Amino acid sequence: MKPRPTAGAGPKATIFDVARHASVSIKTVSRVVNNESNVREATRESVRASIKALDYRPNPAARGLSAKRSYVIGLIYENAEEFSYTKDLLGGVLAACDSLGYSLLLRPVTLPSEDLASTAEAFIRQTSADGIVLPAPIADVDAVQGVLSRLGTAVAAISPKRPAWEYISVYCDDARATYALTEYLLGERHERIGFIKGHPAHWATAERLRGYKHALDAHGVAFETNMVRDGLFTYESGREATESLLQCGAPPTAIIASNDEMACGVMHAALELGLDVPRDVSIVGFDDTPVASRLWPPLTTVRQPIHAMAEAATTMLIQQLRGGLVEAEHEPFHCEVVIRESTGPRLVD
Amino acid sequence: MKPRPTAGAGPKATIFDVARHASVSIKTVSRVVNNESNVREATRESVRASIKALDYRPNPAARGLSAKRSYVIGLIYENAEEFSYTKDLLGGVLAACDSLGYSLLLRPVTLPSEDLASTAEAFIRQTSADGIVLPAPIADVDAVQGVLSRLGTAVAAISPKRPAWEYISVYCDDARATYALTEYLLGERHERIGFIKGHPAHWATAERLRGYKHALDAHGVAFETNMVRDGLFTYESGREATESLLQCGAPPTAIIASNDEMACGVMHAALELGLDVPRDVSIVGFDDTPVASRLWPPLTTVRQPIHAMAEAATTMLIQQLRGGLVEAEHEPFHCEVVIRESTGPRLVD
DNA sequence: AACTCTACTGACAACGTTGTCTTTAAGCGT
DNA sequence: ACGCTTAAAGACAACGTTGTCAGTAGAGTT
Repeated sequence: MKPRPTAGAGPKATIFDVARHASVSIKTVSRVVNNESNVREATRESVRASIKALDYRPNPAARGLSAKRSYVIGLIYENAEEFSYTKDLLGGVLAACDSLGYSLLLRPVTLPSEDLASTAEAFIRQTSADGIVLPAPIADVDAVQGVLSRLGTAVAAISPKRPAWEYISVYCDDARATYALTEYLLGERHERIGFIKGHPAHWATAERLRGYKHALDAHGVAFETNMVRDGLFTYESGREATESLLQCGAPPTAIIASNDEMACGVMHAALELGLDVPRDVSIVGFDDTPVASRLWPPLTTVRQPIHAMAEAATTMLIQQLRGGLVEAEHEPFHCEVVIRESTGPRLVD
Repeated sequence: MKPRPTAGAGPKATIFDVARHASVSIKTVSRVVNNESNVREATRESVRASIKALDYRPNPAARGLSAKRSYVIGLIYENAEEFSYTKDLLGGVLAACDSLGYSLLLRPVTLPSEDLASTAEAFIRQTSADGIVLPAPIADVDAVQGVLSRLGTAVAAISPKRPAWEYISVYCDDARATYALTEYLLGERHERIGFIKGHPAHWATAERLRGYKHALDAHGVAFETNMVRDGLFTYESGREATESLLQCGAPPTAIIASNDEMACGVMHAALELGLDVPRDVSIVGFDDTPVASRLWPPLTTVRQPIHAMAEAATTMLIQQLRGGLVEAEHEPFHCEVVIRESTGPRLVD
């Protein structure tokens, strides 16, 4: 039936071997493998049996060559010192790729970067990735977006600043979580609550501030601008902001840092000033990194479902690649407040 | 000259376009791209110019299909909570792959795992990876080695227990570093130095203990077995070992933990017992994870050049794949002792 | 019984490289 | 100038899939 003189018992079965074994054409095997329609159920079963019997796995290279798709998803991420965010990101994207038969290729970048756009372009052209996952601040770089739309690469963004209709995006309810966190501190009778903002390039930065303000508002506590400091998500920026906060006339009795790394800086600054945590000052962070639970006292923080967000974004991306139209925006993911020992009630004189 | 009616100005240049542009055959272009011999220098230059002019990139799928190689390196790693080791590992492997034109595919595993061997086999068959990088404890699983040699996959191991002649391996000088660390503590007049061992499956565990013993020996301090405790590289095992160490009649004035995660446990246990670090007890770790510098006081530790080791191992692996014979074993990499504030001189009564 | 549809199935040409083998050009000694 | 040897270049068939288009059987319709 086939002109191919393949031996049959070789180390790697091809689609021809399966076709011969099941007495069908290679095209039918292809249809079964790709779950296409127009195959009778009996035939399908028989082919499936042959595939199993021969332990056949489609050759990705041949598939990619013929189908003009690479079955590759690219992930561009910030190669930061603190890597726990990236770990979950990677895990989630990888899980989705694995279960949907795609490969994942990585491109770490150091931010801020001048030529992010050309890096992205080179990456996509080299790998010929079918789709790209862009976490937080990278998706918001205009030049990158330009490259992507020019190349016609599908995109899924995680927590981008501007929700867009051109590509898939996922978010989590940062504002609500910060609201809950602030409310918890107010419940512990804190009235002067410091707030250290995150890096301005991140969507989450504005959201978290919004949640904080909103909670103060709802509980009739006046928002004071001198309780707020700028930060950059770095340890050093947390330290500096804290020194500044604690030097004002009426220092805060609790400090919210917009991530754990800055919360670390807050804690060290407080300890150096001879303060006791949480007796003199309560400290909270954001992200629940491994460091958070290793500090002394362990840090009250907010856990984001990064893994789930990354997995969802990637799944949606692949579904879009597979031709199905997909909702562009996933409903917000839920953040969880984790109370540990770095926070406690305000001491009333 | 070519029967191919390709348009020429399409979005993706193929080898045919380059061949036409340079007025040579596709085979000559192929030879230039792959740096093969038997091409006159003038021709080579001309082809290179055409490649640049058309921005030609070889199609990886076609290349893999034809050459029966995938140009893929697989990395199987432990998906641990503390991820900083993995971060550097990943970075090093990726750097080597990028610069040598290979792709990296990832397979995280949770240890201990029953069916590691079948996981590895499935991974290799799916990805048809040309070579595999195996970090610390995974390379030592016999069943995995069996699969790899049966499949004929090239291997590079990072810090395996048994140096082998069948595959590439890299090490670092753990014993020397631990010697230096112990010597430093002895220099601070510590005489009773506790030691918490790492996970028994790791080569480094034995090496670090060896360095410790050797240093005591060299300085005429008696080695006492009741200063040594078993550990598993986990926070909890560090805590438990410390509680046990500090309860003996003559407790140590310094404790060496075989990694930072355990050192964290040591520090928390000591703080809970009301001890001051480093006044009452000096603490050191191993690995220089991000946590080490965020603890209070910051942790004295040992920095391993994981990134460099991973990059070297991968480079050697790819060189072997390219046909060159390679030294199986790289000379040991150098670890650096990082002194921070968790250690100090012993208080003399 | 002939005719039309439609759900299946198959033949065959891409896809863009590299490997093998053949052919052409270039030295080189005499 | 003539062969002889070797370097350089080319022709063409793989490689293992999927896409396109052309059959081919049943089921339903008249």
